[in-house]
Order: sequence, then C-alpha cells, then structure tokens
Amino acid sequence: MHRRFPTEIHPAIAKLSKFVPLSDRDAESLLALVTTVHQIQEHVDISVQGDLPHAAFMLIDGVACRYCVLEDGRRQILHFLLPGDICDSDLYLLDAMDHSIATLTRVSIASIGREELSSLRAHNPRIDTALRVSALQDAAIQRERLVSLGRRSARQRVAHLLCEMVWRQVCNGLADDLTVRYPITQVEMADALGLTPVHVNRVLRDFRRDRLVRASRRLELLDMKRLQAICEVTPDYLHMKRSRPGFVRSIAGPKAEKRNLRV
Amino acid sequence: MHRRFPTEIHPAIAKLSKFVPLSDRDAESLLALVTTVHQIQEHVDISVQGDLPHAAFMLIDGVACRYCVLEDGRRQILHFLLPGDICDSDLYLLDAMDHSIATLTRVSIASIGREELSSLRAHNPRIDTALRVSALQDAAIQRERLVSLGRRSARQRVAHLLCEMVWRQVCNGLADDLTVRYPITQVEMADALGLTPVHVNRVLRDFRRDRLVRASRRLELLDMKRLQAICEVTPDYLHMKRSRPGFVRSIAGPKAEKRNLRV
DNA sequence: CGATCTGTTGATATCCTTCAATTTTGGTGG
DNA sequence: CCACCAAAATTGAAGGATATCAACAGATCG
Repeated sequence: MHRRFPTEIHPAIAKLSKFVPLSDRDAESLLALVTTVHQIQEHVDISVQGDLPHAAFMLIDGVACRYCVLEDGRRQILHFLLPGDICDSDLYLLDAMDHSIATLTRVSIASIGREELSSLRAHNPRIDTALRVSALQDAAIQRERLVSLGRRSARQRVAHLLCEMVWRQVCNGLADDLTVRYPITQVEMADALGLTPVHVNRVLRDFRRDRLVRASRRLELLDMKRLQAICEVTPDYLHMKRSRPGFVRSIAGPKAEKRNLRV
Repeated sequence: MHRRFPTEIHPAIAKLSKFVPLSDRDAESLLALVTTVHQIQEHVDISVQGDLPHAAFMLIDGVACRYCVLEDGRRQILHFLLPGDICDSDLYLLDAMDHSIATLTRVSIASIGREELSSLRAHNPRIDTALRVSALQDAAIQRERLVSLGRRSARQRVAHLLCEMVWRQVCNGLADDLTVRYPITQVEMADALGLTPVHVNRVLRDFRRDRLVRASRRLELLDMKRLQAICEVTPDYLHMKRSRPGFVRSIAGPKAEKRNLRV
C-alpha cells in the first residue's frame, strides 16, 4: 500500500478530526480505503458534465476544482478541492454529472470503492458522522461563495477567497503559516469570483500597495486581520469545532473565538 | 394524524418518486413521520444564524427560504424551499446554524424526528436513496445559482429563476401549467439573484413587453421556450429521471429530452 | 531561447446601482 | 363599501463599479 503521510498528519484525517474525534484505529481504517493513488497532470479533466458520475475520491496532493462552462465558453469555478477533501460519495446515484471536475495543479488522487466506503460508514459511526459534517462544510462553503457573488464587492470577494484558502488549508492540516500554499492564478480566482482577470489583478495590486499581501512563490497574506475585516466574514461557517487551541484562534481573531470555536 | 394529501399526490412523494420509484408502502412509511404540522405566518424566522440547528423538517405548503444577512443589513437569499422539500436531515450535527431560514408566505411545516427518520432510512433503502438524490438536487440547484450570479446577465438570471421555479414545481407535483404558483416578490427575486429590486423590475418589464411573461395573481410564463433560450439553462441539473412522459418534455424541449430525461 | 501562459496597465464602454418620487396593489377597519 | 395604510411595483435621471479592448512585460518551460 502506498502511503505518503504518517497517519497523524494525513490531511484527510486532519480535516475529519476537526469535526469528530477520531482514534488511530479510525484513521487507519479510513486510510485503508486508499489502495491505489493516481498522479494526474495539471489542467486535466477528471470528469466532464454529462459523463456518468465517477467514483468517490480523496484528493491527496495538489488542487482541483469543480466548474461549469457556459455556451460562450466562459467558465464558472464552483469549488476548489484541497488535499484531504473527500468528494462525491453519493454522486454515483445520478445518471449524469451536472458539472465538471478538473485538476489545476499536478495532483495525487485516490478513488474510493463505493462498497468499501459505505461498509466502513455503516460500521464506524464516528467516521460516518465526520464525513457527514464534511459534506455540510462543503455546502456551507458554497453558500458563503453565493453570498460573495451576490452581495459583496470585488475587493471583498478576493479578500474572502484568500482568507478561505488559508482557513481551509489550516483545517486540512496543510499550513501552519498564512501563505496560500497552492497558488491559484488570477484567471482561476476571476472564474471563481465572477470577475474578470483584469479586475482581480487590480484588486490584488491595491492589496499589495496596502501591505495586505505579498506575492512570492506562494502568495503570502501579511495581515489576515485586515483582510478579514475587509471581507466581513468569520471562519465560523467552516464549523471547525476541534481546532487546536490557540491556532485557528490566532487567525480568526477573538470574535470568532467567542462565537464558535469551542476549543 | 393530520394528512392533507392523498398519498399519491403529496408533494414530497411526488418529488422523491422522480428520483427513485416508491411503492405505496414506502410513501406511507415516509408520511408516517409527519405527525404534527405547524402553521407559521409569513415573514417569520424559523431558524436564525448562530442558533442551535433545528430538527429536520418537511415543507408541506407555502414558500420559505434560506438566507444570510450582511453587516450592512443587505440580504442574500440562498435557496427557495417549496412544498415537498425535505430539509436538513444532517444539520443537527453542527453546533450552530451558518445561515437563517424564514417563511416568505404562510406555510405548513412538519418537523421530523431525527431517530425516526434515520431508522426509516436504515430500514428502507429506496427512501434512503431518494433522500440522498434529493440532497444532490439541492446541491445542484445551488451550483446552478452560483453560475448565474457569477457569469450570467440580469436578464438571464431572472429568466433562469422563473424557469427553475416552474421546473421545481413540476418536480414536486405542484403545478401542471406554467405559472409560478407561489409568487415571490421582486425584492425577494433581487435578493436571490444579487440584483436590486429596481433592476429586477426593469427586466420583468422587458419580459412583459416581449410577451414572455404576464403578471396576474400568479406570474404566468407565456413562452418557456424563449425564456429557457434566454437563460441558456436546461433542467438537466434537477436530475428528474422519472418524470411523467410528455410532461417535463414539453417544458424542457427536445434538447433536454434527448440529453437527459429517460422517460 | 522562442512560445505560451500569466500578469500588468491604460483608456473607454456598459450594465447595473443609487436616489428620489409616484403609482398600484392588497389588506384592514370603520 | 369605502377610506386608509403599508407594502410592492414602477419610472426617470445620474453615478459608479466592473467589463471590455488593446498592448506590453514577465515568467515558465520545453
């Protein structure tokens, strides 16, 4: 069996542990589903709208996205997939994909057998619960994006996406600093935020001017507090109950600590 | 027990039957969960962001919505809830609501016991599957809305929402014509579509001028085909496999028939 | 070391918002 | 039945946020 992470720090375990306390045995039995890992190049469609739905999968490394393409070729990115995300365990129930999934970077991905997963869930209520909460988090992320596209300015949308990328990386145990580890291009940000690449560029220029971010190999968020103040979003919607003390707290600020994070 | 609909036409049964064939016994065992029905006035919050999540519920009559409120008081409507929708069966797993739910009209609503529902799902795989697909439909509706807010013009957004209301009413067995049975105000449309009420009004004026809709007590869609052509959306994303022959087909047009609806 | 994608900047255009005022509608009580 | 009121719908004028178009610079990679 191919295993790239010690059990304790596998991003899927890190993530699910934020929702439900998992024992080492729980973690092992979940990771036992990861038998074959595929490497896929960047900018490759994993699944295309209209296709028969694929098997459930776990993203182990790299970044992918769900997206739709309009008749005129423009794209709307619906969701970014990060390492540790477990996706689409029920999707096989449908006849046809209603959206597409593509890699953005080179990725490592494990497909998960339908029977094995459902049997594990049936026999392990903690894992089952963790996966349900994880699905609720996904839904909440999409809701928050909908609020952004509907009612927030371009500045707020960009600030929100940057914060969310860091929050989610922390949730999945991928980052202990405030850098966007897997950089997404300005075109991708634009397609996710309902903006043009040109305008995303201008917003980022202003953020740089105001010392909010710094562009290096990884985009670095210099002032989370102000970025969060700009977008007016707290990480509450990610429902990370069991964050390590003092960590997400330091990112989220005292407001979120008081309101949601039961450390 | 309070029962307003014969089993065959209860909107929840009509809807779930679109996903999985249900026997009369299936229908009865699901409707057996509806023990107490509450009437709630229009414009009342059922659940507010930050609250402890409520029980799962079934909307029996009227219209409600999920929404978020921004710091400056503006509102984003995330989703309209129609009769027959069964909502939030997993939400109890969270510590706090990340959005609010409110009635738009007077509604009849049945809360559904967590234990009873999960026991029914465990013992009835068809109902379990139907509820899973229903959850997938909800997710797909939100994705399609995200595409609208991100990449479609005001005209397209309004046309899409009107089409979707009719499609969903048909899905839930609520309408056999092309009228929006539960009218939503222009303010509500604006809050759902990320527009201002003023602009929604102007779009609707143009639609009326072009004989696409007619405002009566119920908003009437005079030309579904052209409305669908305007928004460039097919009802495929609603995944209504088992529609009655010749019905959704007549709404959806030949394209959707060929591509998705296995009648 | 050219080709191609990504990022950057300026000038102009446009869709939608904002603001303000008026009309229409629907409900309620006299 | 009518008077009244609040909510919803409607219209016009003006302004602003973001898009579009175009050109170029910088990075990345075979």
